[in-house]
Amino acid sequence: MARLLQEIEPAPVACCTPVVSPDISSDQAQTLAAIFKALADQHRVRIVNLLANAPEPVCVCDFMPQLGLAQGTVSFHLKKLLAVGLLEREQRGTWAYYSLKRDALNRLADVFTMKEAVA
Amino acid sequence: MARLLQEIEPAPVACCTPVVSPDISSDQAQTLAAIFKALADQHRVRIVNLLANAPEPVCVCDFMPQLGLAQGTVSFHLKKLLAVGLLEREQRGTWAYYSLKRDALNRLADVFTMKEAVA
DNA sequence: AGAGAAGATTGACGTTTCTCGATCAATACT
DNA sequence: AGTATTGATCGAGAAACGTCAATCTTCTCT
Repeated sequence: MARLLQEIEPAPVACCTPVVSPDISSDQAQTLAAIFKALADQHRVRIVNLLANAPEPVCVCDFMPQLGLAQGTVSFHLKKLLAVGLLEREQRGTWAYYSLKRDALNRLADVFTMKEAVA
Repeated sequence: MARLLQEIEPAPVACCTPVVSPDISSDQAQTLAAIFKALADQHRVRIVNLLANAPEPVCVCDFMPQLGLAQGTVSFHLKKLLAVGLLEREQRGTWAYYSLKRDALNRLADVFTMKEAVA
């Protein structure tokens, strides 16, 4: 379980050493904290939720009315989620579409899963 | 607790891919964000990790050397985790012992659990 | 009652975060 | 070329956060 952190890219990617794995290092704690920090805002939680329910990538212009935030602020939040590898960005002409990285989310669920044996 | 991820539903497609309707409310988003906020710090992640591996409740005095923080700061962090229901506090004489609320962690894991729909 | 010890709380200070309006870069359409 | 339009970035101000030293508060033991 603790090896999940080692196999990630040099770039920040969502995932993770389980919070329940034995003796995580300061670095690992920091990586995990960074991911939680990205989720530690009500607007970003809603973004993730909206994307989770969306069958396809969502355009930035759709987030603004949903969240009631200025365009620059929406970009700010999307960037935070992107930075930790929770989201994916795709450019289509003038528009930017964002989608959830489902596997990152799944690995995040494992972070909280308690296991007795680590084989 | 609010379920973050729901089953994927087909949504009408317009100019910019409208977002689906079954969102979580602002209140629910705020509640979730508060929990993530409690975990959005490397020291608090380590506290949870240490508690997850401890067979018994842990004394405050044990956290200080582990985290390398002043006593007041440790209390500050423990209070944050306590406030969102992740920890439990038990007074034993002069000492205060903290332990993890395992069920709270398990429910947190469910927040990320994806019910995959057939695309 | 008085002395000690553990831990919670307070006050102060520097850092980070969120927000908006404004600007900039890139793409699309006349 | 010229003009919109989308979205990223910048600058600034307000609020929230993390930290420590100092100060309670509570409990224990003489």
